[in-house]
Amino acid sequence: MQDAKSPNYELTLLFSMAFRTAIDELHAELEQRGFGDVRPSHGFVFQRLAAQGATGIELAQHMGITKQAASLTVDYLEQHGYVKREPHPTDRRGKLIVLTAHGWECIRETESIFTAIESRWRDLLGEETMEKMRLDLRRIIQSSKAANPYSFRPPVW
Amino acid sequence: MQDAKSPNYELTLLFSMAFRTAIDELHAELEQRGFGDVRPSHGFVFQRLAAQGATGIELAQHMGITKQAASLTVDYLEQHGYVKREPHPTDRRGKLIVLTAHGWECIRETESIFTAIESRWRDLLGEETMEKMRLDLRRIIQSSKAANPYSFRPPVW
DNA sequence: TAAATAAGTCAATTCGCTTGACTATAATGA
DNA sequence: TCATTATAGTCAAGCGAATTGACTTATTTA
Repeated sequence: MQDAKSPNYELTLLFSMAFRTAIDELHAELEQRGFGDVRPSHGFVFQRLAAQGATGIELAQHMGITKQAASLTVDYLEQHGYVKREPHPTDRRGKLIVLTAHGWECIRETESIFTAIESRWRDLLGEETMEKMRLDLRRIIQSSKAANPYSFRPPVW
Repeated sequence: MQDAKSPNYELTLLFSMAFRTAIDELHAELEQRGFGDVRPSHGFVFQRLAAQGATGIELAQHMGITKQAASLTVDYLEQHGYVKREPHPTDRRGKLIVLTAHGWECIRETESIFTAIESRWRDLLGEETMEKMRLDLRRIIQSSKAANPYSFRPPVW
């Protein structure tokens, strides 16, 4: 083993901690603003729905889970008023899942909270450092041997 | 919504992706080296056990789960030969969970794989950038409003 | 030394997800 | 054209990793 303060995998841990720090703060704030019933993955769903909605299968692919699991998530979000299922405009097998007004509110709050978080980081590190970190992180991710290098996949544990 | 290429939460996503990239590569490599039966969280267990072992409750606290859940994890790792339960030297209620030789091997392989990953990043970005990123990330994490700022907690999703 | 606390296990349950089977609709091709 | 194949979604059963609650045994405290 190496020095406990700086083992060779510290950077990897720091990535996870930084992510979790931001997500924890986001959801603590969301709860205070009346959105205590959304999980981190739901934000990822909303992001996909924002543009023009999505079918269940598109959502499942986006989330990296089965269509059945995605459907359960949609059930939950529908029951909590964040999304609704509409008949698909061109495919009568399918349904189009779209955000409700409440869903849009949640997105706007999320945007505002993330803006606050990143602007705090910006105050701390400076604009230049933030931008460089963004680029460096992209390079790290792209350098991975993994099949699909620059698509978001949820954290594993 | 903002520009899809650079929304204000991109950095947060990048943290998660970088973490996942490294963890995926670690476990792909571990599998090739005969450690296909360990999950990401197990590495976090090993890290805690390495110093001097731990009791079930200490492990549970480290992992952020209940002692019952931790006990199940220990069952699994014991059955797969990574750890063993010994009578606690001073407390006859407790047991001391310690790494076996196989567990130590897994730690050494993990160290070696992380060293390779981070050295690849170092080739990509340079030593100076890596060190700055490390420090900047620590500052970001420490700046968090969360209760326990600089302790690792597993990713949420 | 009785009462409160702590370590660990057993049992039942929950939660988020999976696989498998199915219906309804759509696309394909001899 | 219409039989075949593929696709969207749902229902049902089950699984894995966690939870809560109840309990035994040992330790600490008042």
